[in-house]
Amino acid sequence: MRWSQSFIPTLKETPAEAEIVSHKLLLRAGLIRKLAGGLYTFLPLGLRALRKVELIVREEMNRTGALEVLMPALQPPEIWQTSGRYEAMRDALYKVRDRAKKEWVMSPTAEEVITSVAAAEINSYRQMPVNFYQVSVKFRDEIRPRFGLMRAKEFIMKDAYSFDVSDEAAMVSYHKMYDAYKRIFDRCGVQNFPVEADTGIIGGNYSHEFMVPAETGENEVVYCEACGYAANIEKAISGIPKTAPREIGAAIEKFSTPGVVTIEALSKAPYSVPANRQIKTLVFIADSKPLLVLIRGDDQLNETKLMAQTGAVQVRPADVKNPADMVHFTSLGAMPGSLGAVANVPSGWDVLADERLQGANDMTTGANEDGFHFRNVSIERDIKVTKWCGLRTVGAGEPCAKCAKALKIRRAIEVGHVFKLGTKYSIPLNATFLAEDGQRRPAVMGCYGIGVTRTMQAIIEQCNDKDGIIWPKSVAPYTVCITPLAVAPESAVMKLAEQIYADLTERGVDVIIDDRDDRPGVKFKDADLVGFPIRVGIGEKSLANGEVEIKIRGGALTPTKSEEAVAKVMELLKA
RNA sequence: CGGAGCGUAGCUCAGCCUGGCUAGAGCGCGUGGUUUGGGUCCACGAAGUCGCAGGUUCGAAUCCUGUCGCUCCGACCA
Repeated sequence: MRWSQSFIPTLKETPAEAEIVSHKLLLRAGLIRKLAGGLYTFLPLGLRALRKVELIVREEMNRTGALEVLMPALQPPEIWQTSGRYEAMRDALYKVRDRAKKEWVMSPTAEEVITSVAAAEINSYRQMPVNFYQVSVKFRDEIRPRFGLMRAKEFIMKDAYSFDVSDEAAMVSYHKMYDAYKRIFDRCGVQNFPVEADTGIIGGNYSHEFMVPAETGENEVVYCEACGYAANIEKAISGIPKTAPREIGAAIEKFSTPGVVTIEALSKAPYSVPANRQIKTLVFIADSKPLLVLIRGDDQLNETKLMAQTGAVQVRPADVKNPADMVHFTSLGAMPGSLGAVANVPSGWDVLADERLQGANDMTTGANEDGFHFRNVSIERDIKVTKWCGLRTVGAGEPCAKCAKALKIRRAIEVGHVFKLGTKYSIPLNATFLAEDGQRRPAVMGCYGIGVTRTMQAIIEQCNDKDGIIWPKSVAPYTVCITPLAVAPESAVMKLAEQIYADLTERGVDVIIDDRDDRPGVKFKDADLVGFPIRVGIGEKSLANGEVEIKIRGGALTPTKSEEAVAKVMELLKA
């Protein structure tokens, strides 16, 4: 490609809309342009990089034996109702109506569609295992699109769906995908690592996310350098000890705490109850049903864990500003700050308590009477706990549950997610098959997503310096940029540049020649900004010595004999 | 949806508080010249319904109301 024939609108200044470095560089390097919030046009260079990522994804998916298909982006809402996700996805689903006023759903993912295909077409165990995948535009009605391609209303995703005859077979399919994902992200040239993950509304019981470490990532990952344990903070556990029991026996006692409505206030004189001897009591609404959540005073609730435990489609904290929620506080008898689960818990309310409180006594908690607390509370004796579960958020420095070394926390970008689904979709959508033993069974499914556009941005987020992008060779829009500093067709510099351009092109290299009649500084800056992995600089000065300059982006500049230039470039590309 | 901020030339922004003459700068763009190894320099030039609608006023980019869009924080979230 000739630079002058392409369309590469680089920007000197950063558009005000961009916040994070990858978003800035996507715009500045002329890769994308915004149409509206969360909607972007891929310009030629951006599209080339995107296609490179897609190519890697396709190659690795095909290598596992997965079969590429293409499913409709417009889907009937009925199948979403059948799976139960029409409600679960709620407002995240884009819905449109046709002229007959019939509603359609714009696909954010395709479990329902592929399961419908399987229901119709997979009848025998002989047809499995099978894994279908597609690379397509997905739609999600994001409340707040942000960070460019990172969280958009419309994005490109690779989604794959495996069908197996049994749980064990499904695990084999799962691990095939897990391994393929590792290869895909490695080939993309980014640091990445899998973590244990919550399954969210996709469902299933076993899941990993593939993370690219980045300070600007929207996920927090808990990990152990000693044993390799890693999990999303929404799922992570630690080996932190349970609350130490003290001498038993002291009778529960109500005491007056006028105006004290925070853990903090109760921990100070004259009460001086340390936060770790307090029980925090929270009211949540799970699918319109109120429940109490108990967490130790110095711990933080993780709402994703709570959601997973309740199995509800929607879980939210009760809000004193919401009149509909006030009835719940009224029935408890107190407002937040004086709540507890010892007395006056309405019948029918579930009480979910964090495991760290198990066995705790000598605790203090609200009395469900404004201005009063109970002390000497023994959880097992004084509170009727419906369910003990892990609800607290793990903190940095806590001991690893597996090896007891200190856990660390870092931020990361989720680029891939693999799920073992089980029969969550195959049962309602009736994807059953006749097994070898003559029994009809539901197929056991898995699903596997890669955010392709997000991966592209994650690569930029990780691979850049003050001058611009530093593309890994595997995904660069062009791997080599030839920069002649004189462009008159008859000049020795341009003739050599054209020769090298032709030679590299012939060898199948993605090469761009900067044939613009611009000053050297402009060309160098642009080449650095766009981030081509290898730049071949050809100017009169070096050519006087019979040399060209080969520069690795972000690395050293190597003078090279002009006749060896092509061979040297080929060698660097292989490295 | 709650909180905050911003919409003035393709981009980055000034002007607005305290209304007033022809609405400005830098970058970019066009023409000519100059320069030629890290975003040359000079001259000339094109380019703006001041987001939109309504109101106040003799007069609105500026004040008021509404509305739309964008950004950030929160909630939300394969």
